[in-house]
Amino acid sequence: MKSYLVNLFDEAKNKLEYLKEANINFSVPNDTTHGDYATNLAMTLTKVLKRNPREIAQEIIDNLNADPKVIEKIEIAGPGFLNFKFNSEYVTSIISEIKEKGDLFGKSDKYSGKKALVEFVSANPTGPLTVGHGRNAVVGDTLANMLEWIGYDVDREYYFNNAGRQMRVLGDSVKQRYLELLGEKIDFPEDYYQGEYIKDIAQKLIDESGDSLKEEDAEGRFKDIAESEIFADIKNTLAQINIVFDNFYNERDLYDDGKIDWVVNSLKEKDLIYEKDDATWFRLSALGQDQDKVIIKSTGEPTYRLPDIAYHTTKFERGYDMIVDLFGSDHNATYPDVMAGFKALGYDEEKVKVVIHQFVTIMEKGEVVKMSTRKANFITLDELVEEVGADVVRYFFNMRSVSSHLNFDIDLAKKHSEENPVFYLQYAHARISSILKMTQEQDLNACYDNLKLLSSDEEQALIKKLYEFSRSVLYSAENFEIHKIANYLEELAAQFHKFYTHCRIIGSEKELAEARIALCVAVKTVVKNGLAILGVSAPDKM
RNA sequence: GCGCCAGUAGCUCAACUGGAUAGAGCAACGGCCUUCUAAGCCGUAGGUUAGAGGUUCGAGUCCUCUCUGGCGUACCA
Repeated sequence: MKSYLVNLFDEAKNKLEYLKEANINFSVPNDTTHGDYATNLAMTLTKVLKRNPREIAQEIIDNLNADPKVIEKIEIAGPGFLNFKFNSEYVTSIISEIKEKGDLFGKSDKYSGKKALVEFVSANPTGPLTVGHGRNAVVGDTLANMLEWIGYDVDREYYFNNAGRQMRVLGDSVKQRYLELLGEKIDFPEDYYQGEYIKDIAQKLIDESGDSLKEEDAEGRFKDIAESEIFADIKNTLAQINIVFDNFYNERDLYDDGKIDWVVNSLKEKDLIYEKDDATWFRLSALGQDQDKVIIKSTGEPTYRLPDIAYHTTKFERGYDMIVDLFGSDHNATYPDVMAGFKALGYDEEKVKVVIHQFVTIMEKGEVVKMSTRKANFITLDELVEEVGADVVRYFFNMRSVSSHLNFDIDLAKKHSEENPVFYLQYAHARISSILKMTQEQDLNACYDNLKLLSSDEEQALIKKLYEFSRSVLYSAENFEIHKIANYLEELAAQFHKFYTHCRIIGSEKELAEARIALCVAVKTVVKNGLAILGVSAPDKM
């Protein structure tokens, strides 16, 4: 419908000179009595033309060559809106289109041929994923899905660091627990990893190797085994919520292949590096920032900035057209440094899209739960999935704008999980599946020849909702606003439930019944496709 | 102090990117199944969009200031 309007106005540009310069927007009015689409065009032209908006509106109408079979009427309303009411028979044509495209309906080839990298989760292997990581994981995977739907060839990447202080502490934490389980008296430091999972790993070592590891270096065997165990656990958790990475990028590779040295030398050549207090500093003040920052500590170890800059240069060199970095708001001060780094090295920062999601606040028994991996008072993603299920977890994180803080009330999620809106969507899908099965038994099948019979308010409203899907996917993907898909699906499901309450199938005239079945098939397809983007299952039974 | 994000119904959140009477779910109350899924539908009630200015035909949306909350502001990541 919208593209018809766009073409209509393109034609009119030949007659009305001022339309060529105008920015023409169409929107769906909240109030259905205002028609199917509306434009504020005449109002925006008031200033340019210095004329009455309603007068301009009339002139535009006089110059639109609309086919009455497509557009039933055009009205001027309020201060100067142009309202378009489409012919109901024309509106139904989308049902056939959805039938033809099936699982592909809603996809776009706008960005086909382009490669995108989405980096997310990227938690170091020091412990199980928490609920906080869960938001990052789900949002990242859904973003990747959406980019695929608009044509991108997407790689999902997990960046990690298995060296440095954190990992040394991890290795020694396991070793201490190992010795403790063997009966030795130990003094477990407060700043070591306190979680039960450390003891589990130690126990596993005893089961496999007895006490033969007593003399092993904490940074050797203990660290390695801890890393591999924890990574296996992380991958398992991710798999449970349908997330599979294409690539795990180890920070160490950046040292092994000389990337780190190359970055240091290149920055040095540009006089962006200097030594002070035994440390190496990055001259960010020369790049428009307030102060310089350390990139190599006096101990000789780099800060996160250096490897992160090096890592990003590999992203460019691997040929991605768009590079998406997703992280929590606790990192919001770090990316400008990294950005400045690769920009100084001559890479195009426009390709990098930084998406920051706000924190998840965990509420339990009416209180905010403060969490830290180190202190082990966190709630793991695993536990959450076990409690409420993968679909609820995915939907919960997908239904909110990334820039909003998210309150996750554990008790509510556990107790009232059946009241979660995800069930509302899944129910719509299951309901249609059931209807189709039942009607088939009555020898009624979808028929696309008499769609014009779908003329009631409920039917027309539902069909028009179907038009918004493709646009919603495109908008969500281009703007990284994942929650729009969930919002759209809720509206679609509501419209469907409304339709179904008013419009019976069995008992209606055969032509009408079969047209309604065709509509049900179309709705089912769109709900299923939408849930697929969100990574939520579309059950046939509930 | 400074930077980023937010503040909309009792609670959790929407609002088509500046449009027409600000909408859903939960919670409350009242209706609707002898036939296709009632995990549903319909109705009632609930609002000075944190506050004050400004921009314009028009502001929840943009600008300025104030207040409140979250996250940062490291030789942690």
